[in-house]
Amino acid sequence: MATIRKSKGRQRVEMTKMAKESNLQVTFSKRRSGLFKKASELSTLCGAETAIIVFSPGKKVYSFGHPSVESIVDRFLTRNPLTNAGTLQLFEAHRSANIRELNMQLTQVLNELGAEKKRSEVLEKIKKASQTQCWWAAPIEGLGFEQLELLKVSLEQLKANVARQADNLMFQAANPPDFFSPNSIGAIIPHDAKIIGFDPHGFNFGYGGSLF
Amino acid sequence: MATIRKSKGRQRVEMTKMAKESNLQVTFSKRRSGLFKKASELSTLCGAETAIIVFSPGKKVYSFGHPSVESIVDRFLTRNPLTNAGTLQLFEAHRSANIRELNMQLTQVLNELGAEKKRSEVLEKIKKASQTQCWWAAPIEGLGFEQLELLKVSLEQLKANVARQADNLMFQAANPPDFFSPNSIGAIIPHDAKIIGFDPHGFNFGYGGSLF
DNA sequence: GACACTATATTTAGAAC
DNA sequence: CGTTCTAAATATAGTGT
Repeated sequence: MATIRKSKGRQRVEMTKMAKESNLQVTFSKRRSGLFKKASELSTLCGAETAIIVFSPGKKVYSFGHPSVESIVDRFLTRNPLTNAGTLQLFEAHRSANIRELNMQLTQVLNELGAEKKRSEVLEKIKKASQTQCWWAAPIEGLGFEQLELLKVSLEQLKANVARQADNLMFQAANPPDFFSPNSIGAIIPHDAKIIGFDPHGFNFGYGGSLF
Repeated sequence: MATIRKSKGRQRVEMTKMAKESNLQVTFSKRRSGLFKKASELSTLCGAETAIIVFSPGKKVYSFGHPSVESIVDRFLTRNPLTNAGTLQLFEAHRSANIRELNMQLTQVLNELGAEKKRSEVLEKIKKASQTQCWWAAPIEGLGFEQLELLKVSLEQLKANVARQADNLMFQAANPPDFFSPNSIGAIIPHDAKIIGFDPHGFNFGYGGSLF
């Protein structure tokens, strides 16, 4: 048998900055998601509150937070007597509060968006499959193996997505790259400025239905 | 020799809050250090900047940061290091229009998101039904491909909308008003660069002794 | 360029120190 | 609390789709 060694398996890697940019990118992506998963598990298993902020070498920002990055960061900063004094400091503090508020909302919204986007991708796959053939209208025996596989994968992804969200709406997913750039622009809110369209009740957004 | 079972080895654990306090505590300790190690590796391997803040169930705080928690958090909260009160006024004045715009867009996105939420509830029900029956034989059909298509289109619009907003804001970020030069970014750091307990390993284990 | 796979490298649950 | 040990569970490097 010409045994084809499909994989050399996981290889040990030097703990120094990776040379190849291509490898670095994929490794960054993999490890980042692994890191967030670990954080998520730490939170659920131990009831800890965890926040992670990562700036990629490309300066994109990714974050994870349970229950939210903002609340944890806020608490962290509060516990740290920042060396400061003066009116400017007070002003900055007030401004920071606004920034945090906006950031929190943006974070929430964009996390929701990310989830919806993923869901739409799943739907896209289903749709694609259905375009090829109306498998869903035909008896299961008529399904090609390929379609069954696709269906299975789609269902698994859908299930995973829904489960993750329904499980705990507070859990943060990675922010889409670039998403925080806007903050630096719009984050400064004049005192009279208000975020419009939000639910006065507080945490939930004001688009009528509940998040879940 | 009867039974000297040295170890049952690692056991699978339910992903829910651990019941036994004793186990929870040791697990927290182990996983926290594992998490920090992962973060450290991500930083060195990929040249990323990473910050982690963890509050134990006992409210003690632990943190990791490379190069420092503070610098990363600061960058997360407000990307553009604001300078002095004088420019702040002008800055805010010129930005208020953008803020209004941002708020409008945010509101719109939220509304669309809300609509998607409701639609996704339908999918949720379908998924649920699938757990017990051959959903592919009827429910999907009942929902109608038309609805799926509608959902897809809506999501695409939403996505485009957000992308447009991001692009718009990024453009503004890259092309600030003339009185606010781009290279002001990074010019002045709001607060001192105090680094909290950054040790050779890049770990900072909170401010106190005991965990709980 | 995001995912799937497979062989290893790591992590860590459980128990004892 | 942090460490150590063992064995099983995960994570993931390299590769292919």
